[in-house]
Amino acid sequence: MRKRAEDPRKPLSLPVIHILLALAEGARHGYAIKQDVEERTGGAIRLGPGTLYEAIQRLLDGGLIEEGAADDEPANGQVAQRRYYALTARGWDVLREELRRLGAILDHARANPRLRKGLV
Amino acid sequence: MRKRAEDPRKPLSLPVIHILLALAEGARHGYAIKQDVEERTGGAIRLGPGTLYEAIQRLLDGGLIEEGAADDEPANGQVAQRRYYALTARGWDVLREELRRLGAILDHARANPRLRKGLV
DNA sequence: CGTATACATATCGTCTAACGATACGTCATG
DNA sequence: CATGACGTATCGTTAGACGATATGTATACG
Repeated sequence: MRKRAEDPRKPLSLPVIHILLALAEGARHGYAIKQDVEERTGGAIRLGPGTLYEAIQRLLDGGLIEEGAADDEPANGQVAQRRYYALTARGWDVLREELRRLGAILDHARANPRLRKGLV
Repeated sequence: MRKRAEDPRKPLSLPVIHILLALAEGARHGYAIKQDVEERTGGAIRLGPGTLYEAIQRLLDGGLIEEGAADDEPANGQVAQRRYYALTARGWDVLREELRRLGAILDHARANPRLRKGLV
């Protein structure tokens, strides 16, 4: 009993959350995820190829995402050897669960006067 | 130029955020932080001694926390060999910055109808 | 009194994942 | 035809998470 495909209870890492969040907007290929995340975070999160594709592989193994067709499939024959990914039902669930966790952190932080000052 | 004490731009890990969050409520010693985090997260985040004390050491090195006296110093002579920690000014800033980042993630997620459903 | 248990800190070894470098390939531009 | 953006993949290094283990103190219990 060495391999445990995925323990749903274990919180996701920040890079993974961002990848999932990008895919929550629609099916995307790796490079598009990278651009999406960098743009959205204003460059704060910068996904290198290692982080990106290794994370994608792990997410595939864990059944949180799956390879498939693009949402906005261009009539283009073959632009390049792109691989499109989309969230699975499980992926949606896990992402929502993770966001709920982050929400709880923020709620807790906002209950602290010393922290609220800087937090809208 | 190998050692960079701390790059303020680099996002913190979840365990570290939780530790900082516990200290945002007042000075605490390691074991109290552990209990605090476990209780607050309903057991979802469980800090083992390795994670905990190694993170504390890194935070000390980075100047985000400092060793000091307890808030609620008991009149007790010496309960045990406890080490109390508190956030530094820099620690408060970094934590607020980090929470702002998490807030941005949540705002973005809430803009997605498919994600809003599960997120209050 | 002795021992079990909760409290408290510290270190070590292992393993996962982040990260940057590198590589390979396609496509458009000049 | 070379340069650079696009796109995927793998490798080596390193940081950090994690559990096991060690050590010690205070306290409850029989």
